[in-house]
Amino acid sequence: MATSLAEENYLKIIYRLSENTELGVSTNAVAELAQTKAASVTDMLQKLAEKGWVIYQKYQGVRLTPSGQKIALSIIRKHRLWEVFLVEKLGYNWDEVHEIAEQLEHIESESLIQKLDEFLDFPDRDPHGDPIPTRDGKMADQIYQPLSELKEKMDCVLMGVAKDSAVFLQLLTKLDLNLGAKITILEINSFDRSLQIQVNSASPIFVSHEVAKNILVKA
Amino acid sequence: MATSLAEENYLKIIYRLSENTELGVSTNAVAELAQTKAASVTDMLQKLAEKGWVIYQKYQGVRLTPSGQKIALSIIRKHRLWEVFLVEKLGYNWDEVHEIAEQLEHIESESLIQKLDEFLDFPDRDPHGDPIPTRDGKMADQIYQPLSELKEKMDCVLMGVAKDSAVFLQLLTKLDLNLGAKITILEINSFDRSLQIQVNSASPIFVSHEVAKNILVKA
DNA sequence: ATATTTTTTTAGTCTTACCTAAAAATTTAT
DNA sequence: ATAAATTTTTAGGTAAGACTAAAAAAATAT
Ligand SMILES: [Mn+2]
Ligand SMILES: [Mn+2]
Ligand SMILES: [Mn+2]
Ligand SMILES: [Mn+2]
Repeated sequence: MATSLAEENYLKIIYRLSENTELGVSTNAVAELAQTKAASVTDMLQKLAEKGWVIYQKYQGVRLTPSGQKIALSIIRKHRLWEVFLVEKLGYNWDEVHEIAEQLEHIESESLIQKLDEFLDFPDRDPHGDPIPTRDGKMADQIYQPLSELKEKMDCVLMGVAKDSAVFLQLLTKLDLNLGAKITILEINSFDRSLQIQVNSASPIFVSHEVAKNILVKA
Repeated sequence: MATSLAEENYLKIIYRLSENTELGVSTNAVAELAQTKAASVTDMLQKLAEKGWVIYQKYQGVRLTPSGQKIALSIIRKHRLWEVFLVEKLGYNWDEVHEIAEQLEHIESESLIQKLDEFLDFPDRDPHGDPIPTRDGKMADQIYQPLSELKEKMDCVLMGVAKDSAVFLQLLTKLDLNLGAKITILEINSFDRSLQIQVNSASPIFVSHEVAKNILVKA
C-alpha cells in the first residue's frame, strides 16, 4: 500500500520512540517529535491502525506492527544512505545533512536506493555512526557506548553520536571531536560529572556530562 | 515565498507550454499535462495569480510573470541536474530517469544544487540533450533541429530528443540511436515521410516521420 | 477515597488540492 | 447572424492533515 509523506514521518517517529522501550509510545511523545498537537496525532494513529501499520488502542499508546516497522526501516535506510552521499560525495559536513536527508528519504524508487547503495560502496554506518538498515529490513545493534559511561584513565575512539542536531554536531567539530577521534579520559569531576579529556593527544579540554552522554565510543 | 509541490508542477507545465508560443496558455492544455480537470486548473491559476507568479485573466489563458518564470527555471534546472546525476553517476539509462527526477526536482536546498552541479562538473546539457538553466535562471536556446527537417544525403549527429517518454527513448536505444550517434539520411519516402537512415555506418534502418520529428541533430 | 492535574480523545473548523455538474463565455459551423 | 459545439468558469463537495476547545479517561496528590 502507498504511504504519504505524513504517514512515513509518523511511522519513523514511532519507530524511534519504540527503540528504547517495550511499552506503547504515548500520543504526547509523538506529538512533540512531529511538532504537532496531540489531537492531530490521535487522528493519524487511528488512520495508521486502519492501514495495519500500528496497533493502537485508546489511551494505551501505540506500537508498530511488522509491516509498519518494515516501512519505518526503509525510510531510515534511505535517510542514512543519503546522508552518506551528502558527506562522502558532495563534501557536506556532518552537521549539515540531516535536514536535506529528511526530504530525500521520501523519494520513492527501489532501484534508486539500490544504485545509491552500490555507488556508496555499501556503507554500513552513516556519518553519525548510526547503522544503516539492510535492504531486507535488518538493522545492526548500536554496539557503542556513551562516553559518559567510561571511567577515568580509559582510552576510546569516537564512533558515533546519539543525537544529530546541528548545534551539537557543530560543537563537536569545534572541539575536534570527529568520527574516529581518539579520546583519553583524564578526569571526571564528581561535582557535575563533567569530563576533562584529551582528543587526538592535543591539549586537554572540558566537556559536560550532557555532551559525553551523546558521544558514542568504542573502548 | 514558499512554493508547494503542486504549485511548482503547475509553473513548470505553464513554462513548457509557453516555450513555443507568445500567446497565453490555455486551461485545457495545462489540464492535460497536469493530468487533472480544467476546473482544478482554473482554481490553481487564480491562486498562482494572487501570488504574483502568473498573469491570468478569465478566458484569456495564462502566462508566467518574471518571478513565476524564475521558479519554473529553477525546478527545470534541478530536474536536469538530477537526471545527469542518475545517468552519469548511478549508471541509469536515459529512458529510466525522468520519473525519479520528477520527484528529486522538488527537494529544497540551494547548497545541495550548488554542490551537485559542482560534483557533476557543471554540465550544460542533460542526458536528453536539453540545456540546463544556469543558477541565475538563464537557459541556452535549443540549437539543434529535428531530424525530420533535413534533406536526403545529409549527415548529422544526434544531440538530443524533443520528448523524453520512456517508450520513445527505449525505441531509440534499441535502434542504437544514442546521444552522439552519427546519422546519414539515405532516403526520404515521400509517401509517409519515413526515412531510411544509417546509424554509425551500420546497416540501414527505417524510422517514421514521427520518430524523426523527435530526434534533434546537429548537421 | 476523593480531588486535582495531566493526558488523551472527540467534535467541530480550516486549508490545499482535487472532483462533478451546471452555467457562462467563446469559438466554429451553418 | 444564429445555432451548435467547445472551452472555461463557478458552485458545491470530498479527503488529507492540520488546528482549537471541550469532554473523557487516567494518573497523581491530598
Ligand atoms: Mn539524520
Ligand atoms: Mn544520521
Ligand atoms: Mn525529464
Ligand atoms: Mn531531460
